[in-house]
Amino acid sequence: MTQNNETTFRPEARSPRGFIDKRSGQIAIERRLIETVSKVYEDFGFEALQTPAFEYADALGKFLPDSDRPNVGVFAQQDDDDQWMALRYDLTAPLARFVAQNWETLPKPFRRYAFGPVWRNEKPGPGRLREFMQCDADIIGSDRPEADAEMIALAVAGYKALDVPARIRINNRKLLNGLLVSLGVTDSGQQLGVLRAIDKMDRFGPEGVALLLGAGRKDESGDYTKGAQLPDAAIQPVLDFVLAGGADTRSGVLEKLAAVLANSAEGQAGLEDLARINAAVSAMGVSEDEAIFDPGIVRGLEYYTGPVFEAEFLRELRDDKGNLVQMGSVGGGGRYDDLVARFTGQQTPATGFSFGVSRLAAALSLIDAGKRSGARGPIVIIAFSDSDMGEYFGFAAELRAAGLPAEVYLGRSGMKAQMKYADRRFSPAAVMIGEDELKSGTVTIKDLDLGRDLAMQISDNKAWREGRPGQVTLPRAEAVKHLKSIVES
RNA sequence: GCCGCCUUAGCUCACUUGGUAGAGCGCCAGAUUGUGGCUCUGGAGGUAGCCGGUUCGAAACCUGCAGGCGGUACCA
Repeated sequence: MTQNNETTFRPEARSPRGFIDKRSGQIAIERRLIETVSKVYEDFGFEALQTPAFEYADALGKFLPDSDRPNVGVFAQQDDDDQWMALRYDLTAPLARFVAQNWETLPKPFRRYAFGPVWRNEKPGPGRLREFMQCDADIIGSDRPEADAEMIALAVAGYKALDVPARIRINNRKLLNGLLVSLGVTDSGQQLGVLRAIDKMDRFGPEGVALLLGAGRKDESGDYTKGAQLPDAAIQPVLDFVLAGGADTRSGVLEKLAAVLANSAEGQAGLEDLARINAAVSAMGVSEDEAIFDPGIVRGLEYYTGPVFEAEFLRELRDDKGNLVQMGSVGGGGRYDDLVARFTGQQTPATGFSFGVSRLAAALSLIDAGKRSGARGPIVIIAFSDSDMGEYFGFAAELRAAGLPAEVYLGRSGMKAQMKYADRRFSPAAVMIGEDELKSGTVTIKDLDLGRDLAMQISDNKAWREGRPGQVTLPRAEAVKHLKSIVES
């Protein structure tokens, strides 16, 4: 065998970029997020729906099956009948497909929530993966602004239930459209450019955005971004509008914007939506701190048609090196009245909100980085001798029957390594049933948590070992009860 | 996609004009015949990202590729 070393293929053990392994701590956080948010969704009357990971590519939207590069943006492959199918990139497109397919039989308006992984084939970065988790709620078939208001109240309730400090920023596409029309910007390409420029306010500030609205901007890497080519006279009004949010109340912002949009019908309609959203949201008990109007929020271009929402994480985050982490939004949504029409030809009003579960989990684990997460190991039963394995398994079964997670050590190492193993699993206790215990009908139980605490006060190894911190030997009949008290403490 | 920087042990990083590699942490074992922490001792672990070139000789210099990081574009 040693001869073949040169010819034996050894793959490098690595995961594809943008895909990560999650261990118990991370999984526990995500699970808690999903369960909590799902409960809130159900409280608001949303029913659960699961759709498959794959959809036919044409159902997903702009990525057409006959496109030259079917894998741009999505992960696509050809089925054995040559049809292109692709992994879903969000939960909304599959919902639109489902609704179009089952419209006749659905209760309308249709409210559903869904959670699961989605995949995007694009450049990964910090806080930006190619496989991540979303948890969405949507209402299909209601054009009332109150439906949007409910999505906002839902988001607020969700973050509250999670105990995550967050604030929802709300805008309306109609406002921006109205402003642009009143400024004489009617070319759709130019409008798009303006929206993109506005979207970068938090990164580049007013000066950078002004450049992008006008001729263009050159960044530190030397890359040049062409601007929206707005005339100078139009740039300032756009900036003023975008910055009108400020630290005002919701109705205060609306008043401010009313003056600017006085001569735009679409703008007025947008303000009316927001006024009704404000009334409904206030009735549901959403405070001025929890949800604010911010004319600078843009989000998915060519997708949202009315109100849009974005959830910002309100706490400063630092990585393990102490650097400030740019979190981006931890959730968002809005109204998308054109999505179902792609399938049916019928305009179908729709609005929704999506929790960015993976991002939230990442944020929370940064906060909790110092302390150990909740993933405890099982009670570990030390394996002394091959001939007594039956005793160990018998006791493990007893513990499991009492509702205590337990396992028998299955390696072949000695006692010391076994204790180390239990420590590393973050186990609450180790159980010893050796010759002595068997002879006397007892069980020795070591409280590992107590030992962890005591270890800080003991510097002498002899004292540490002989003191046997947290360790007791008691009759077997009392063992389960004692272990239960350790686990529950 | 575009621009820049980077790639040496599991991790974080050294090796001051090219002479074929080290530390800390971690891991394993012993001191401690049945006991996790601390301390001490010992050990394992590297084709220096990959391919090619320059050279008597390359981890170091040069091409290319791949991967990572940062910025930028796109982002349903």
